[in-house]
Amino acid sequence: MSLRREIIDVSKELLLKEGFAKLSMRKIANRAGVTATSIYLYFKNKDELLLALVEESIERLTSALKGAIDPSADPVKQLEKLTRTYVDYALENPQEYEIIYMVRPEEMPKYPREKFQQVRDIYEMIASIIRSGIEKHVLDVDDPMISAYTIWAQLHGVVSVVLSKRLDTRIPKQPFLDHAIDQIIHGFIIQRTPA
Amino acid sequence: MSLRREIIDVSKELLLKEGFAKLSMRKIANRAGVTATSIYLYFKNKDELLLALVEESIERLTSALKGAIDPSADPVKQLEKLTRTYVDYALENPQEYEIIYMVRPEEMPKYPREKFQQVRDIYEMIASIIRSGIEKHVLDVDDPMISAYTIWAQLHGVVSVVLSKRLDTRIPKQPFLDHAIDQIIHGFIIQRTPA
Amino acid sequence: MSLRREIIDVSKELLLKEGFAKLSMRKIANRAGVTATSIYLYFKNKDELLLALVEESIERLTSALKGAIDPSADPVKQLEKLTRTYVDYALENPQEYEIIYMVRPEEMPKYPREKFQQVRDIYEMIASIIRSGIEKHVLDVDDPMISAYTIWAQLHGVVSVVLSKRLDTRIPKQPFLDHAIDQIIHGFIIQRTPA
Amino acid sequence: MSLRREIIDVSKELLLKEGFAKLSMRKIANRAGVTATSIYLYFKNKDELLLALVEESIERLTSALKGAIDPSADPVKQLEKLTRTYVDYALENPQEYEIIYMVRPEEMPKYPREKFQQVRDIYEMIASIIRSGIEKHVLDVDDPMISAYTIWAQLHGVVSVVLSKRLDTRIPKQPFLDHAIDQIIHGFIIQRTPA
DNA sequence: CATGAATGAGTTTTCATTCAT
DNA sequence: CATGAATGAAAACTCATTCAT
Repeated sequence: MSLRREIIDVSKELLLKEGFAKLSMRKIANRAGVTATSIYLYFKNKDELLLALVEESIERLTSALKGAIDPSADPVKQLEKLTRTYVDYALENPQEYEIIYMVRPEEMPKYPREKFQQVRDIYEMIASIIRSGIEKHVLDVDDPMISAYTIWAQLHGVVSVVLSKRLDTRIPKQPFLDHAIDQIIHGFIIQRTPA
Repeated sequence: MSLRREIIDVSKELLLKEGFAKLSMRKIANRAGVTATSIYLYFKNKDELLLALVEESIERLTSALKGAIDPSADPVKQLEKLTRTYVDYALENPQEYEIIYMVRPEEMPKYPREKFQQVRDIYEMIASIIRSGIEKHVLDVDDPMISAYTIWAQLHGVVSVVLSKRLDTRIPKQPFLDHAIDQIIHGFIIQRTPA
Repeated sequence: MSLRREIIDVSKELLLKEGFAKLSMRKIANRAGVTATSIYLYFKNKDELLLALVEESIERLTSALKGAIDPSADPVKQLEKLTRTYVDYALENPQEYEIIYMVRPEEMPKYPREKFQQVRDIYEMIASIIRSGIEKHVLDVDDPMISAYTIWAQLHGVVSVVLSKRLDTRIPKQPFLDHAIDQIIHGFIIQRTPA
Repeated sequence: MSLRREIIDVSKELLLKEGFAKLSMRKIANRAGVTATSIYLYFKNKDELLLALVEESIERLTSALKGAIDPSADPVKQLEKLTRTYVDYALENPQEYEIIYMVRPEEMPKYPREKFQQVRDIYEMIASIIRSGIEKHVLDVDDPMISAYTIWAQLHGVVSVVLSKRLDTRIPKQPFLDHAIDQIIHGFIIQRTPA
């Protein structure tokens, strides 16, 4: 495996395990079995490395979602599938998912704003499914973009509550997730389905 | 104003503006017009200061919510009111709200676990409204706790997407919020209202 | 008890338990139940406090020794008694004894050199016993001062090895002490006794 | 010279001159002409540096002593030689000698206990000479270990009194040393020589 | 007699980064 | 492609001390 890959993987691992504050170039280097200096052969500086992490994580999430869509299927089924995939991917790849939101724009003022908005692809996918549902008259929505954004925001809320380990211990994870997804997606569909 | 207050306020301000990683005792002290040493007269160490911030922020959010509840009102109205208050408070006091979730348990292993779970009060409030709705036969829900938790998670998702400045610039904030709240609360109510 | 007394006692205790490096005004104050500021009402600064500790400790050791001497007794018996008392006192009051040697002149350049030489009293006592032994023709010594100094140095070596906890665990303390004292004092007497 | 060497040497120098309490990483670095950070390239932290100092000092003393022993020689002569060497080495290398005893176990709780007991080698050497004297019937001793330990403790007393600059100015150093060594070693030998 | 509030200088340590090789 | 040596800046924290009360 290339050293660049190794550095990225190790960084993600450390970022998730010890948090943003404790992620240091030296620790990454140690874990990767190289000198800290070597990181600079592949990344201009720490910010660029972080940017690469975020970019890759967003990219992986979106491609996981893209792979889950079958454009020929029923839009409602597509939405269900996409939602499930979103939650499953996030919970199966917590390091990838958390990294996307861990690095806040405020802390990285040098970052090109657009990089942070690659997330757009995600709700664009939701939006286009909704639009195709409208076309096929199985959905009735005023503003597909706002609806898509809403669904995404709700999904993010549910997922992040679980990942942040703030899930109340008295509440069983799986039933909560099932219930929440049902609430989000069917709540949306039922309401928006033409009578 | 007492120096203790000043330190807390300045810290919240800096925490929101520059993020967790760049919050340093010296910067806080400078901004408060005192020596870094003086902070230690009021807080044992940085962790205790951060803990104080989180505690106060949680406390303020919950008391804002408590103040918004009228137990004699219709449970459905209560839910609507609480939801609105939640979102309004979060958007009007972004520093208070973000601080609650900014400090991750992983990064603060010394924090008493319970402190992080004071957030429970929030969805306990939602749950008890739901329970009273069940008693009054205006709501029909299997598990009030899971339902409350779901509503809270969705609210958090919506709010945090706005606050994290990841809101797509093409999407107007207020309509999005209206739509999202409507989706969350009415989606829940309609579905759960006895026929 | 006066606060001055309390401060001195607490300081000695801390000095022995945690060592010179960790002795701080605040810790002393805490342990004494007062503010650090209060110490300055009784001692000009930390150096003066340390000086007071050393002075008092030397004073107590010398007066313990003085109390053990019976000038009318046989000089040899006096030497035996004095030696025993020295070792016993040091082992029974380790904090007092160690403090005398813990504060090195190099670390306290401001100290009046003479303060450190109050220890002289100790071997002056030994010397005068030796001198009376010479007068009474029970001892035969070239230079009573050098002999006294030698005895004192040897005693200090034995005592400090025990107190510094560097005594080999395989060696039983009491037999070692008995043997050492015997070696020092009888070795001296036998050799120096006129034939 | 390597920087590691330089750091150790400078540290010993400063430790002896200003004492344990005033030894700081920055001062060491300044004196060595580097940044404080550089010290951490060679020593994990301050404790490890101090440990290295103690270790090296013990090692040098013991090897000086080992070099002075001629196993084929008469045990009594060996003892005389060893004693002389001990005192000479200590007085010629005061920084090396003092460092061995300057760091108290209490102040360095993290130190491996064994490190402090490398000093054992010293009196083991004395003990084995005594044992060979017993075998050759030129010495008669109950417990060679206790005897060795006693001799060592006395030597340490004499040396440390001189090095601590508490030697009375009225007492000439060399005569005192000669007298003390004579007292220690011949006092022992005469008493313990079979009739 | 004692304190509470504050400070300035200092401590050890960690970090991102550079540069010559 | 990779390193070893080094640095300057900054971090959290501690300390002795002062001063007004």
